[in-house]
Amino acid sequence: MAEQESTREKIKASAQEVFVERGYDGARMHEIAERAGANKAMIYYYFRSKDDLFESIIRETFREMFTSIGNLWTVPFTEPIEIIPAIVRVHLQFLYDHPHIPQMLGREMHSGNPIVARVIHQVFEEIGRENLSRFGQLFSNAVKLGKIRSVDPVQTIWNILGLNLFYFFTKPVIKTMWKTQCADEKKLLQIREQAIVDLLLYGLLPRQESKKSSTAQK
Amino acid sequence: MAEQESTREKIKASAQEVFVERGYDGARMHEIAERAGANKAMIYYYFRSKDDLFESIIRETFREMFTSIGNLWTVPFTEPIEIIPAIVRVHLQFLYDHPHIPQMLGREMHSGNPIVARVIHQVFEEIGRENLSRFGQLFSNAVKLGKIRSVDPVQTIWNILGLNLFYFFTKPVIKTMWKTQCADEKKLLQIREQAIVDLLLYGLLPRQESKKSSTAQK
DNA sequence: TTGGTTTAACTAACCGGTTAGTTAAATATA
DNA sequence: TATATTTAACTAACCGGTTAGTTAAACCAA
Repeated sequence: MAEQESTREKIKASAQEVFVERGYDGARMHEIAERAGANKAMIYYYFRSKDDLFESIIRETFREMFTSIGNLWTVPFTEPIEIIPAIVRVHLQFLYDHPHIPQMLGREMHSGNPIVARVIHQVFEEIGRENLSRFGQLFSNAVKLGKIRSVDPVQTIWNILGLNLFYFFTKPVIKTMWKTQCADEKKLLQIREQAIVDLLLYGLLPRQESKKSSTAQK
Repeated sequence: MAEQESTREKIKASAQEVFVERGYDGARMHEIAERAGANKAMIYYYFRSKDDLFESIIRETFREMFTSIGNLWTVPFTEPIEIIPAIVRVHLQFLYDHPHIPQMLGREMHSGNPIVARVIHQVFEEIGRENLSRFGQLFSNAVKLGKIRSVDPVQTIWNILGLNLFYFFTKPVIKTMWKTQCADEKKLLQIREQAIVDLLLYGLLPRQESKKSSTAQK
């Protein structure tokens, strides 16, 4: 009983590894089996086909992603100067803890694989849509109260996600271009976090306010 | 003579198409040949192997990308309120005109394919490094002159690129989530451009300045 | 307890089809 | 003729998926 459970889980784990590393087309069933320490036929014993296995992996990935994004908006939207840093921090930490997600998405997003398209749609309807409208509400309220400038909530979500995801989507290029700076990734991400929050709150143009922006750096 | 040139070019063109659509692993040599209206053996006549063909395609893609990013900083950095909208506009227009670039990058970036890693490094040394330090100079000057707040130039590049690239990297997901809004892509990108410029210049927090920010919307 | 039966988990060998890459001959061109 | 293109036919390796058969534990009747 413990053994049968573990073989299926081992296959799922190694399948995720291989699909992340090599993509759908590059993934080989015999490599998935090898890494799981199982016979190739066992994959077909637990999953019907390569497509079936891939679908279960990618569905889990999208569930993780939408859930994490949804969790960002569960905090009450009181003071933007506190909430926005919190959102950025939670999201960056999630991406750091689950590097396979941006990697998998970046790889399979443009593949045109109908499995990917279908799963995106299903999981969004299942989890994403609700979280999204919730954020729209919270954000519009903050605008009405004058806590933030009058901006489009959808575009603002895209802005936050774009700023956060950029490093993780382009990591291989970034690491080539700024080799020395990327040596200590944990520190790099701290700097990145500060820079993102600073831009989101204050923008680039100088401010004449009494409260000096504290997180600007050089 | 005209014919030999054209067959080689036809192969390169169709190879780009197929590599963009299907990725390195998904691309089939016979499909590349078919689309070029040539026999499969012609590919091996002009290019030694699949790797060789792929390398020449991806090298051209990275050259286009680095050149375009380099061109963003050639404008003299005078008034940020004029320059930053110009940078964003030129970059978004380039991405719109060359959709294969973010698509190809998104697909092959995390592949670990050693060809990709080597070409990134070579093309960056060839084109990218110089453009990069040039922007650092321009930007630091603007900070010294008090035209913009004291922010890190590298992080600011990442911010601008992240904001601009997000839509193009995540287009398939975005289109699923906001179906209706994405019907007219040209208009969507205009809204996106305004939102990016607005964030870069003014941030989210309210401003007490006399000059009201004009591009805020909704 | 004993010996037979069922069942889930597993394996080695195999199959049909596909793929990157080759070759040698034919054709066009100069 | 000599050289540059183009082609059909081919191969060796590979890949997703199947099959026939094994193992060992659980179950069950006498």
